[in-house]
Amino acid sequence: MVTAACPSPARQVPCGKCPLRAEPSLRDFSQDELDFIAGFKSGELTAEAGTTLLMQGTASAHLYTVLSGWAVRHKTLPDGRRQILNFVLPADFIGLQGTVLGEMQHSVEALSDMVLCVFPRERLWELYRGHPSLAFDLTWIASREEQMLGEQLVSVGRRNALERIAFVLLHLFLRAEQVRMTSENKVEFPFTQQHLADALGMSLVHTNKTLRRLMASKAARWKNRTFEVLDREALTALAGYQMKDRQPRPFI
Amino acid sequence: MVTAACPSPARQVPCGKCPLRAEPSLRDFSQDELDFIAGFKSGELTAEAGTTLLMQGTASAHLYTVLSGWAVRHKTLPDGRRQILNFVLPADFIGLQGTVLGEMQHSVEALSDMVLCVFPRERLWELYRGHPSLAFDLTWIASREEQMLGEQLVSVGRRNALERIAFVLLHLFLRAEQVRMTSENKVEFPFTQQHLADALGMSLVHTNKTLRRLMASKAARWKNRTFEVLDREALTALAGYQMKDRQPRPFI
DNA sequence: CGACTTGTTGATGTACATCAAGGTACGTGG
DNA sequence: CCACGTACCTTGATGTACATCAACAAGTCG
Repeated sequence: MVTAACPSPARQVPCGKCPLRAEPSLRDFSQDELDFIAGFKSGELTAEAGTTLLMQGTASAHLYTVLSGWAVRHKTLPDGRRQILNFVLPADFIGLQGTVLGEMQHSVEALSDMVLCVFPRERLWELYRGHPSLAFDLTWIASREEQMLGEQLVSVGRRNALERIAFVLLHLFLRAEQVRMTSENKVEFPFTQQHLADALGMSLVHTNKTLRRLMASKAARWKNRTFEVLDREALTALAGYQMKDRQPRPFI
Repeated sequence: MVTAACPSPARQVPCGKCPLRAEPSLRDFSQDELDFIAGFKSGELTAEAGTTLLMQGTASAHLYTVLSGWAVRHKTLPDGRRQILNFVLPADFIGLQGTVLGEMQHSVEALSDMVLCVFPRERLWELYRGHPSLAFDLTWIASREEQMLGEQLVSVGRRNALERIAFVLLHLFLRAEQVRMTSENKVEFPFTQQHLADALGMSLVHTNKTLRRLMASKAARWKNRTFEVLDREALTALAGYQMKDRQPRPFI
């Protein structure tokens, strides 16, 4: 399932040429920061769709930055009920939450094949000690994650089914757009209606019916894994509004 | 509503004698950290119940640590629907989220009279540059906040009304216990059923009915603002389980 | 060998009956 | 007056059941 990438440096992307660096939505690093990150990085990880990268209740020795692919962060109750907290896209950082209790309170599962950048958690301290700007970025990242959860909590707590669906779909589309995974207002979503249902706190059946209602509005289309925004204003209106994300944002 | 405390140092608690320092659930500071914090602190703020300390959509020049009193962090939709994200207790840090977009994405409102420690946001950078241990604490705090939101999201998304109510009430009780606001398994909650409803994503009427069912189970009692845990195991069982919090935890 | 059936599986679509939660209304009590 | 309590009816969401559809593997036949 999980395969460590070929250790030969030739196969690994050097941080200086990291594809994410080209993203205009992500902040630039100084040479000094870049040198540190290059030394901090311990390798790359290739994971197949379906792999559990981090498991609720366990400690992980690693932190990851997503280079490519999609994942979900989710929590499972003892009786099996499941809630997706958020989706994970390229440039997102995962594993930080394990710092709080020493173990993860949620799982992270790959939705598609992924490539991740691996950092050893035990050297996190060096980052804080030597690179306050990166330390600040980590706080920023944790805080952004909190904001997304807050927005999701409002959805699940106070919005009806149609608003919720419109909101997440638009939200995911905009996030994908930021890392240039869209073209012609289309993205390929590697997840199913069941995932959407688990993210929205709804049943599969009701998700399907509501999705059908959304399609009927002609604001968007979702067929064969491809999501297309047909009328961005209409979709934003159905969603109520939409979060903005500051650009450029840090990513480590 | 908001009154800056008397600027005379005699009226302000010196950080070395901060009442929170005595809490065994909070981590100890080194003398060096303490000196920095004492210099970082710009004053104290006394706020009456009902005061809006931070307002969704605005930037705040200050960060706060709660010395005493209760507050809520909440978001309001354009049409007035409201969702409480979390409750704020002594030793909690607020305002950090404003870093992400430059402005707060939620409001913070005092539920009781409060005393807060004030820090100037513009000097936050000095903390990161000179005190990595405190920088780490801030990331930790942001991450803990995220965890609490995640837990709440599971509640609202996947638990039924009775479980939700049992979960928050027990959760708040345990948090209060950690900062010694309880005695004989009782706490004084300064909020109403409407607050609970807004936190749980439920209507007031349904909250009331469910609360009544919870009381009927004899696991807990809530009358005249006083909440009492009668059977902790039973309450934990109704809640499904309960989050743990690492002790000692940082607080700044 | 290739083309065609068949069976399987996972995702999606739809029709009920049922139920948990919402909304309105109108009590009480401090 | 505001918080709480409760009755009544309505509705949005659930659960079960079953149909459809595409992808895929195995086997069959020309």
